[in-house]
Amino acid sequence: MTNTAPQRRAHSRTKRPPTIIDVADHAGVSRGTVSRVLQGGHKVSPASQEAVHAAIRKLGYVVNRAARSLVTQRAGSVAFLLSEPQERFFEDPNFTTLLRGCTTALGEHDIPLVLITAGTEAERRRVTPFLSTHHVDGVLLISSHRGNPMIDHLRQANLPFVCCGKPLGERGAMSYVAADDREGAMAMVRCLLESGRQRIATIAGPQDTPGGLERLAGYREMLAEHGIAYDKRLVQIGDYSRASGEAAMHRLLATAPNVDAVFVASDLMADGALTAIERAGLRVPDDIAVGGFDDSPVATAARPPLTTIRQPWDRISEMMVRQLLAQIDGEGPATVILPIELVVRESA
Amino acid sequence: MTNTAPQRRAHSRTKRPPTIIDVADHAGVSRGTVSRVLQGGHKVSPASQEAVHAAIRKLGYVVNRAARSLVTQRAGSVAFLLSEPQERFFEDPNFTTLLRGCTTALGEHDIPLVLITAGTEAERRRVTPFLSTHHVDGVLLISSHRGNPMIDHLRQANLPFVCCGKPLGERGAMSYVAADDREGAMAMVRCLLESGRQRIATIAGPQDTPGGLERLAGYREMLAEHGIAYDKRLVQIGDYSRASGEAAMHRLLATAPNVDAVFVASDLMADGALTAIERAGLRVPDDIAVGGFDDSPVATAARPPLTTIRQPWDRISEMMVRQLLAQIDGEGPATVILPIELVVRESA
DNA sequence: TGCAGGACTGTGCACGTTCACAGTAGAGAT
DNA sequence: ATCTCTACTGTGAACGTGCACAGTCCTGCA
Repeated sequence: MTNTAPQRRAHSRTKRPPTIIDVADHAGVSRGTVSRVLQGGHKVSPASQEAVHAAIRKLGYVVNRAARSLVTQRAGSVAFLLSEPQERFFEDPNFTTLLRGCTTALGEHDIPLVLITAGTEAERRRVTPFLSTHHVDGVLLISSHRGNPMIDHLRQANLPFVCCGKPLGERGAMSYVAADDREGAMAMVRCLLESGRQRIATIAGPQDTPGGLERLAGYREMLAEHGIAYDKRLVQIGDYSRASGEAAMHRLLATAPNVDAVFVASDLMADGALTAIERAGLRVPDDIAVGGFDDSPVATAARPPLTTIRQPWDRISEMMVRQLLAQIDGEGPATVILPIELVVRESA
Repeated sequence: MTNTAPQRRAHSRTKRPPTIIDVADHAGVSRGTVSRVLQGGHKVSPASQEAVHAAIRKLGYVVNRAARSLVTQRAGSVAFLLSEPQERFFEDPNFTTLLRGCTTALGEHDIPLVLITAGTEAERRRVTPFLSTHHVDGVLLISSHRGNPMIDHLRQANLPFVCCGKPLGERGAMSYVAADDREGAMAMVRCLLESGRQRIATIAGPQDTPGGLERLAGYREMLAEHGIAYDKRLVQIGDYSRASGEAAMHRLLATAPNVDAVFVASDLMADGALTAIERAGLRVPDDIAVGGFDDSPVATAARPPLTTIRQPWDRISEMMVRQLLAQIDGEGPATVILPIELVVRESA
């Protein structure tokens, strides 16, 4: 060792947390060595590593992220960005599952999750500069509607991002993670067919969302597979809300009699449909079988409990985080489609 | 002006965002002046202010938070800390409302919200150093159980924090914001009494949570006000889950006949109670009136829809943020109790 | 004309890291 | 004994900002 003189500045500091210099002094090494240990300990002798670790423990040293960010030009955090009106998400149990999963997955990498809402135009104006100046290293983008203005911003800012669900109307390579909506719809309709139902209607989701489109497509595909002609009177569109489900079911009962099953693109709408069916004096599943989608809490709360499709939200969040971190590390974008699961309860 | 020579360093930078120096050069002023404009523009001539603002707009300058943090010793962000098993919260619609409200309220101050979970011991170990080294300026603490280990950490780290709901078993000054649980319970029981009910039971929440305690206390107080003796056979304890509500109602029906109303400390438990009542062949509200608490989505989904107590979650989050920012600015802790609202539906 | 004082402005330093570079010691080969 | 190579270590310079201090200019008063 050539230099063992204290590198600490002279004036006494009042009560600041220990810095890398304190650790270096304590361990009898230089800042550089401590820094290298912090980065993983390559090119550092075992003795030095041990000394540094001991000093870190003793002093309770924790790296100062601001200082690190300043030099590395990395934020060390990731944004969870809601780019649509918030109600849409915060009322959705899937959303909270997703948020929880992402927080946990990021936490394992010691990366803080920054929650950002950009539902309104005003919020978007406030958020854009924050994102485009690399205050986060990447974005988990939660949005389903066509024409998301945030995607352009993110691309322009050259900020890695991963979408939850397939973004509609976008072209160019883009990372996203999604459940297999089409296969989910097909599984449900198959289930209804196999239980002997003849006239299967559907209440689809908004046709500017991937879920809305894919689930309707799956419905059509499975009917076609069974040689059943597509009857557009059996198709109603809702907006995923309970009220819209009730209204849609009401319309179905009025305009398309003899319906003996309905595949509904969300549990919430399915619950609304149950109400409409009950009001019409019909019974579920005796008169009409009802299939939902999401396996949200309302599925078990509903009377009767809903047969539904479970999406692997825990795996979705895990894969989103994995993809994002890979992109931050320089990898190219990728698409991940995850399998779904049919959950049979009493409604079908 | 004494010095108009460019302060920009000589070597060309590849593609970094503009710095305060770029703005200064562009506006023909010094770093100090730009900094002062950024802080609010005191002691800066109108002409300079205008020039700086123009330069900021033209260059698309955004302050580098890492650099600012480094010198101010402030993070510029706030943590939303879940200090209990996550399921508890993520399944709770109130929680998401709270999270949304806090995000919005903080966003108005341009402060990012960092979501942190510390439900398990392992997570807590990972999170503690992060918190105690001022990587956030304050904490919105979400927890209800007695003996929260995080509170000690936060106090020791001298980090401002505001609790959601009254922390139990803690002493010393502490900020918290809560709804008036006791008054809520009293309002509900008053409502039941006024509709002519005679034997009013209750399914209370866990007695190590403030909601559990206060709502039971309100129940007792209102009965006492009406000269009704407290009958402990009419009291069952649940854990806020649907299943526990169903079980508790089951016990009530078995051991305390003639019950004609029940005040349940959460909507979820109330929904479970509805199931138990239905199974017993009784009708709501004809045979037994049911009052819930929370006005969560299940309240409207339940059959019949629940009469319940709405907590002002939007105001709670708003006040939590306000209190926290005040504390960060040096003010002392404070307690805020907000009024509740009775929502009458069909179950009572 | 001189001077005090207010209004505004510029400059040096510190904040705590990381990184590139320049060492240094020791082992082994010649 | 000298040289080369490996393995490790120390050092200076940046990163972009805020703050304290030291100006400078200008107005108004004696």
